[in-house]
Amino acid sequence: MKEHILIVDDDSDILELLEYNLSSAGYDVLGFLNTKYVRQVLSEESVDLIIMDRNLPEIDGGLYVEMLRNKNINIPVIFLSAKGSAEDIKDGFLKGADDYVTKPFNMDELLLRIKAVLKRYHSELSKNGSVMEYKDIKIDNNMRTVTIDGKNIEITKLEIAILKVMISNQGRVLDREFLLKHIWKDSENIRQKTVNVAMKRLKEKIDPLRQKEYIKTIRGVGYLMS
Amino acid sequence: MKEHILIVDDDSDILELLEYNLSSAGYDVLGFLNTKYVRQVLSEESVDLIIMDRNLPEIDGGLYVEMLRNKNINIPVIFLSAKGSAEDIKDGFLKGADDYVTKPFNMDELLLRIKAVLKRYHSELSKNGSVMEYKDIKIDNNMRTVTIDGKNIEITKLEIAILKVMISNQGRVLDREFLLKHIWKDSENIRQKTVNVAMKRLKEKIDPLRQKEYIKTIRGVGYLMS
DNA sequence: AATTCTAGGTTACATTATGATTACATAAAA
DNA sequence: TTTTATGTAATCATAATGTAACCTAGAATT
Repeated sequence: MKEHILIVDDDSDILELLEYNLSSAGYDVLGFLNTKYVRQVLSEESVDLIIMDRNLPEIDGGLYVEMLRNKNINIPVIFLSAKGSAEDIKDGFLKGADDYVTKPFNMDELLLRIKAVLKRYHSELSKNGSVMEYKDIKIDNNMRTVTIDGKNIEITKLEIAILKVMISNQGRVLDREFLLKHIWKDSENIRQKTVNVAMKRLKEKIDPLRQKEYIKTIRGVGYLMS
Repeated sequence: MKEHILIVDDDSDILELLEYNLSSAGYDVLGFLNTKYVRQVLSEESVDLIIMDRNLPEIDGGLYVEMLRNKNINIPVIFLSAKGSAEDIKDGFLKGADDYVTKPFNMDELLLRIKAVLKRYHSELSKNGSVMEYKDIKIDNNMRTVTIDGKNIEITKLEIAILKVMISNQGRVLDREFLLKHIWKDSENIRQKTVNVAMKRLKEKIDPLRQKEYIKTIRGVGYLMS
């Protein structure tokens, strides 16, 4: 799974350069020219690393990160700054940086530092990151939560597994044999009827009022998320 | 408590410079011109950080560190090198470096990087001076005390460790494998059931009346502090 | 349209898996 | 040593899941 890097830099040239290079290096990049939507994005996406310019017009990048740390957001941060004085670097580390790179920087070195920071901090958490969505259903694999229209719902392991398979095969009708094979691994010892019951239970949870019809039954074949 | 830094550099001028500056900065410095006695010192002294020149006459510093890592010596290492090519830096990180500084270096910056690496290394133990909070739970990392709603509670080392990990990962379900890896370091030799018992004991302490539900059990997955 | 047939829904119950609890053993600290 | 903390195993409690019996709706046949 791709790791997500959020970048904030008010210089659009540098931002583009970073976006291009980090994307090429296989990261999922979210670039911003200011901090306006950062909090929101952090709460919605599972971000693995933040690269932040320290000299932003509205707010000092260092202060912003300090604020994030106070809110118990401990995603690793690499500061990017034209200022290279010892005092600045020191301040950066104190504010919670994990590394500090001065402009102009060498892209290869930055990539290596990114790799090192990610390895150090995030190897376990980010292995299955990402958010899956279908209409107003959202599955956060990192937090292992499912929300529908923003509201959190209680859901079991099996139900999440079904939901994931349905979403990642949306548009295809999945027959019971397929579902047993992919969700219940030991399809041998389990009756096909079991799928019906499991589906009913899942439908009940994600759409108790029977209004959305997320999952449609295709008589004689199987189930479809269109 | 002074932290111990071991330095290996065959250039005696640089070695002296480092010894002088790091000592002034309050570290206990052990300088060597070659790797001859390093193994022995490591086994006798509690070294917190190694600063190693990559271009040593007898052996490549990178290879030496690789060897240490293979022997399960995981003391953080900062490489010092005249070589600054991307390829070299990459190789350094691959061999197990925690940071990489190219010569000629700025002493102030080096000091900051040392501080950062040490802080990372000791991060779990002492989040210097900081106070962690979650709802009405407050952990004072200096005093090693926990108060709930202002009232001091008796709590053990392990329980604090769990609480810290739960708080710094709030909003995310932590499975037993993760908890074992991060709290009990030698996850190999410990049963997953142990986590259940530890959690029960922690819950008992922080919420004896079962009213707050600070920590929620996610059946089939792990534990969540939301 | 009425009848039959069948797939799937629904419900109730059985089984299984997982976590909580307890008691005790062992390790660490005082 | 004594005391305290922590790990482990046995047992208990319950939520999650599987199964079977029955019900219903829609397609096929008449």
